[in-house]
Amino acid sequence: MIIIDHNSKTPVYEQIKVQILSLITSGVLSPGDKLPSLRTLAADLSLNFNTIKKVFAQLEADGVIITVQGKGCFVADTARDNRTVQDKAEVALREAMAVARASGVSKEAAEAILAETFGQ
Amino acid sequence: MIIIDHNSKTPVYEQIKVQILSLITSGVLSPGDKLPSLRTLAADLSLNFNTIKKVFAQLEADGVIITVQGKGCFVADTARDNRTVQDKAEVALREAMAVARASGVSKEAAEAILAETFGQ
Amino acid sequence: MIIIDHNSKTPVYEQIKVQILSLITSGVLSPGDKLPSLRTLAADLSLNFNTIKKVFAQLEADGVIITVQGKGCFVADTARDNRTVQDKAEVALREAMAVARASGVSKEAAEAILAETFGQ
Amino acid sequence: MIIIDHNSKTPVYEQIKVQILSLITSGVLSPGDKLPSLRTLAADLSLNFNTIKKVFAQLEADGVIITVQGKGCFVADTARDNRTVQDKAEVALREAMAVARASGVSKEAAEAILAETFGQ
DNA sequence: GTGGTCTAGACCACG
DNA sequence: GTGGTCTAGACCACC
Repeated sequence: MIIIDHNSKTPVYEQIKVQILSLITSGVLSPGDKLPSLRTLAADLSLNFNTIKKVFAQLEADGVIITVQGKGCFVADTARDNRTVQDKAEVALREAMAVARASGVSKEAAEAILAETFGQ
Repeated sequence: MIIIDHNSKTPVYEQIKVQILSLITSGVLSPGDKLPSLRTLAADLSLNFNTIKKVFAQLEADGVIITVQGKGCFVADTARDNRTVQDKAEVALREAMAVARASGVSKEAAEAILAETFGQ
Repeated sequence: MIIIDHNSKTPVYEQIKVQILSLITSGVLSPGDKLPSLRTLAADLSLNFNTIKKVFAQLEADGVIITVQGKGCFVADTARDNRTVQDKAEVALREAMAVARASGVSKEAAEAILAETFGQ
Repeated sequence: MIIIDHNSKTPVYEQIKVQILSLITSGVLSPGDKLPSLRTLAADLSLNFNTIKKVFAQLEADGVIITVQGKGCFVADTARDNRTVQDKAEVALREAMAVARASGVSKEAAEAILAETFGQ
């Protein structure tokens, strides 16, 4: 199940991307599984078709899914540990961390947030 | 010294903001210190006056600097450990951390980035 | 309806800010309501896009509105009785009151102005 | 005694003006009293001569003081209840009050501030 | 000299 | 269509 927060600052397509990735890394979606069709998903989330199309295009560019003409989209075999995606997330994390440090956030506070997010 | 990466996706004014915050938290700039004039800084960084103006306006809104007409901009007494700024940075860090986790970044990798950023 | 006095000494963007705040506290605009688009409002008031942009940026910084890329600006859920905004206004009022007193304005005159503004 | 807050947003010349007016309305300075010379005052407050000159020019324009070439500046006979000055202060107060109301400040809060400033 | 406001117009990102 | 960033340049207010 994907939930969209229309008031969030992060773009809708980003929210969807992260949640699909999350479904994959958490094992809800396995390599080879079929994803819902673009139009179905667009309808379910009450979003524009083009927005969903953009998400899937980016996921395919990242090697997370594979689109087969006339059949649908499937989770790629290599999806679960996809370097491209992880690399991007790491770069973003590194930046956020640097900003936090520059803003005076303590190492302890950062560690607390890490522990919160990843569990003990 | 402030360095601008024109190829970065993060807006120029954000880059400057972070670096000024960094100069303050690291002690290079102390409360009461005068910042370079808007036009001088704009010229030094080859940027437009308005871009720098935006940076300083936001820093003032966050309570990090104080600007006085005809005199200049000064580091606020309460600039170091400013809650407003730290809170924003923590929220951003928390989000980046969640995205990283969803993308399959391991806890160990996140810890490594944290150690890199904040030192051992 | 927003009215601009180009002869006033208070900047145009301030005038708009106050009037939008007024529309919200008076209930004309409710939390969740969509504000007119930046460019539309700019055109309606015969002002530049950047001037309106500044207004909305400050309202967002104060937590009064929420802006979402590609969708528009919306009145924040917490917009009514927003402490940040009220605090600023109270500080300004306190200063104006002190100046009035120093200038020889009587307590009675001040009370009359208060009654005028807030109603009996 | 006049005190300048260099960190204040209100211009230096305004601060001086208000404080001189305050000295007059409170009776410390009486009509006919001689004010300190421009240069003395500038030196005492460590301010630029032109800043002080501007203050006195405005006070004279407002009919609060009278400048006599080669002799100095004196408090005008009509200074204590000078309409021009009071009117300006009242207009400013009226504006601040309107802004406060628009920002959601309650009538009670405004009354409290009035009581604080003018005493019970 | 300092900061502050506003205009005009270009180009990018999101839906 | 929406908002977001940046440039270039004018004019005002304060010290």
